[in-house]
Amino acid sequence: MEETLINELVQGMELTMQLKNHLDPLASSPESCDFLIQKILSSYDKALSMLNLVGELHQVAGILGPSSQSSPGSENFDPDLNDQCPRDVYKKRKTLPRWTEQVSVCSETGLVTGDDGYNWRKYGQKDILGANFPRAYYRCTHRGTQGCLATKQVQRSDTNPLIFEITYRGRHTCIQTSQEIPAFASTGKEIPNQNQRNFSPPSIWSPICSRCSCPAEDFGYIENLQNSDSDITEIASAPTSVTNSPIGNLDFSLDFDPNIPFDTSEFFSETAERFTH
DNA sequence: TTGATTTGACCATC
DNA sequence: GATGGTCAAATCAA
Repeated sequence: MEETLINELVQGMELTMQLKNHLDPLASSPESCDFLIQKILSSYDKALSMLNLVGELHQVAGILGPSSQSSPGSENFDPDLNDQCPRDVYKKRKTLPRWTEQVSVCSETGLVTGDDGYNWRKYGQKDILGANFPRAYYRCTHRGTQGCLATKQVQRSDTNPLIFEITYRGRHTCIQTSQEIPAFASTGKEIPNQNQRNFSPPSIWSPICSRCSCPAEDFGYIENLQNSDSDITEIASAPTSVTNSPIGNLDFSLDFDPNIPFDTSEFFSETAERFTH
């Protein structure tokens, strides 16, 4: 089992290296890149399945983009979605992958340290039984135009008001444009290939707060801790991306230098090392 | 005017 | 029946 797992990860690395060579537009076609991407994702899906972590790892899948075909949670755009009755939506949504991550707030600046690079639209808020703070509901902005079913719930932690628990449901099937990922644009630095289908920014960079060393500053985004309602609204629509992704015993927090193009093989390599330790 | 948010009501699930 | 999740009309903001 372990050997097979390592083989899958090693294969993923090799395929990534091939993909890296194919990224030269003069040397390869988009079709061959897509093919390699699918093979890479398939390889990692198999590996993750072996670890029974797939459901919890979709935040990592978010880094890779939601285009995996073999992932148990992958949903392709359904052209009939807009015609289906609400009851069908409920049934379908029940099967969507679901995972939770926690986002902290800088205690000194009130800056938010996390977002996923996607655009969300709030569609509801409810008081939850036994919870001190209301839960806000968001769906992908592109639900209407691209049929993206991704949703998320944001709720301030009862035990630690500086922590927000964000529960994601479904993976993005939409294509986010560069204008909707201001994290990259605001840096004025190199932007990863946005022509890539379902591109999402790597949630692994860490601008550091100069006041308390939390990875919050440089976000241009302030939340008001005195108003729990607006907290939830703003934290979910914060335009930049810093995410530590604790997955079981694995922590996928990596440093990202925006001056250097995102190196997927390096990321996979480190991932493989963590699995084999 | 247009897009986003709020909020009460409705529906599905347990 | 209670609760959570979603809808959609009303409202707000740019």
